[in-house]
Amino acid sequence: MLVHRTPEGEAAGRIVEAEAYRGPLDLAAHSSRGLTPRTAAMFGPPGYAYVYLLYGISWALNLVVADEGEPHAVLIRAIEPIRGIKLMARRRNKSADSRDLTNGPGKLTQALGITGADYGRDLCGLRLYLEESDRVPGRIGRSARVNVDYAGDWAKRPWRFYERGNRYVSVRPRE
DNA sequence: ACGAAGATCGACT
DNA sequence: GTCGATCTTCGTA
Repeated sequence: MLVHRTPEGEAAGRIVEAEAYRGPLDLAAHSSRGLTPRTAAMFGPPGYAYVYLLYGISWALNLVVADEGEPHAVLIRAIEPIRGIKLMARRRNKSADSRDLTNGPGKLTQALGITGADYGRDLCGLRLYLEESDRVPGRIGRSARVNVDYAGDWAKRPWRFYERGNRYVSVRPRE
């Protein structure tokens, strides 16, 4: 579960889709282009948020996961709304039962109220953190990552993971 | 200072 | 399925 608490209230969802980015070797990872102001958080210690603006439109959330100096991160691509669903629906201007609420990296950040202000956020703090879900997970599928064709052979690596059959998974797998 | 390229979304057909 | 929106980041000069 991914949980975000703001003055507006709490919103939380089960992570049902994620992708691994293994810089600096992985050419699909932003960190493959080196340490810049934008990618600095990825080069830092694990347990912090790497947030970036996508296409000038949407925010995307990554969890920094490897030791300091190892710029690896996990992109959260979809969640299944569990708590604060009405708040998410209001933020998204969608109905509470719409799968459009959180079925994409830019949609779930909007639903949870995550923006660039959360860059570098401590994931073990009180505001943005992970929590054990009490639900039994379904079967996990894997596939190539989405929209990283520019990365050559790295684009083919099956480093996208999702819960099979979950309606909040963003893109239907090709296989 | 300029320009190109996005780890996407939403509207539309 | 296609297509335009929108703006930060970073390489280059």
